[in-house]
Amino acid sequence: MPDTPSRRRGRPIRLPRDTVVTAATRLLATGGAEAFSMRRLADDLGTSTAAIYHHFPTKAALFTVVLGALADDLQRPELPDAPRERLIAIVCYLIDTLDQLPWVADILVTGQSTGRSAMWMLNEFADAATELGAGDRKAGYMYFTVWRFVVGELMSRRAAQAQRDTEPAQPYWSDLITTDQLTEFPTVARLLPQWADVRAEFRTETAVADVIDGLIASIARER
Amino acid sequence: MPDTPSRRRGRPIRLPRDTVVTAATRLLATGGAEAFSMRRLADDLGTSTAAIYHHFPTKAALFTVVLGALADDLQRPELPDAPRERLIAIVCYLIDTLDQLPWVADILVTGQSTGRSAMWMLNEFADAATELGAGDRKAGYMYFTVWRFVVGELMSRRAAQAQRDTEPAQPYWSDLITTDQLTEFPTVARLLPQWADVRAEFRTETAVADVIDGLIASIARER
DNA sequence: ACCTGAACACCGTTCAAGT
DNA sequence: ACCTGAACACCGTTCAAGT
Repeated sequence: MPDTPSRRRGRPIRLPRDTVVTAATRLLATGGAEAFSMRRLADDLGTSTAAIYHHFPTKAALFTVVLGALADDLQRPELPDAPRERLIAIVCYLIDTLDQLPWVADILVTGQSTGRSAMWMLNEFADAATELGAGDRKAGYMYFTVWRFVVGELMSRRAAQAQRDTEPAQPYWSDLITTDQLTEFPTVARLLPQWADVRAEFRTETAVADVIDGLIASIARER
Repeated sequence: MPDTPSRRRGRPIRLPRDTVVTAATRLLATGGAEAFSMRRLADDLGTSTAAIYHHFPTKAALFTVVLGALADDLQRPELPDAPRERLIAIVCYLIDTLDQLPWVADILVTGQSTGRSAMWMLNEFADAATELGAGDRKAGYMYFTVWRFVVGELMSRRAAQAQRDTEPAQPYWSDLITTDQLTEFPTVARLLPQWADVRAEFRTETAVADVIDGLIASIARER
């Protein structure tokens, strides 16, 4: 072990990679993505920004590593035995976990999946899908479909949060509609008064269950 | 009509609001959101950036107006008669339309829905849902659920595009997995070789249909 | 009221130079 | 190899001042 960081010849490394990752994790956790900057991170670390670039080629690359590190120490939850309920539980767990990390939204747009660390989720998902009669390709398709819902749910929550932060004063669009619009679209007119309520009553779990049920039904149709 | 922009007393307005909106629309269309900046827009208009701020309080506000203007001259597509097929068609149309505007993703995160202009979509959607036996609240719930899928689909496409742009050299994570991971997650190991294919074969329409079917099934369950 | 010039307070990233 | 100081090329937004 000649090159272990702790047992190293010569001048010790001033800025170990892990130190950068943990500092970045903390900075993201406390201030969110918009409070994060390479300069602020460098200040926290007491180094120059260029020193960080020695370890990571771009800010996005650093973010990816941070996300991977966080995914590594995620504990696996208890999952139900019934495959349908197991699918629902995995998806809800995924949503809730990613929702704890408000800054992941910015990474999700960039791409770069978390990869290996969250592999057990994919494994559990595919197992449950298989138990329900899905072939390998079908299981993959189901995962892709569900992933789209997950991303959409996270974005919707972020948008709702942002709207609450900006100004609670400015009302939702459903409160701003004039009467001339209502005659053109009668069904919307009927829905409009209830809109805010329905929005508030939206339960993620219910929607996940309905999406999953639609996918399960498509398994039966195919065989 | 004393204050019509064209028939106006005194010095004419140098920078009408509409000019800013059209210029911003063009700049966004050609270069995307990342090429857009208030300075570049001001350059295109031959004005100072501060002049733009005289019309719009923030960049986000300008974007919202641009999106609204684009939504206004959206033509309504031919829709199928059967309510299930109509729902699927509306959702697919919505996805394809928003996908033409690569920069909307940045707005979607910020929040601010387009509002009145796309009202006919909501109206058609709610009508079709009602025909299928959904109550008002159920129709609203269905729209919210479907919207999440739409956002997720748009984000997924953006992410895929970004990955193609960055470097076609860097492979997808499914090509990078080492053998030690495979023993721990046998189902993933089985799926992995097919992963890229399944990803490529993903059909948005199919997924939309399955999600819609799940929601339709939940209508029957409730009554 | 409408607009300009110039600034404020930031960004991500690069690079010659030091040790 | 590892790191610093200083710069490059940008941002969104504000504000005193002009007409």
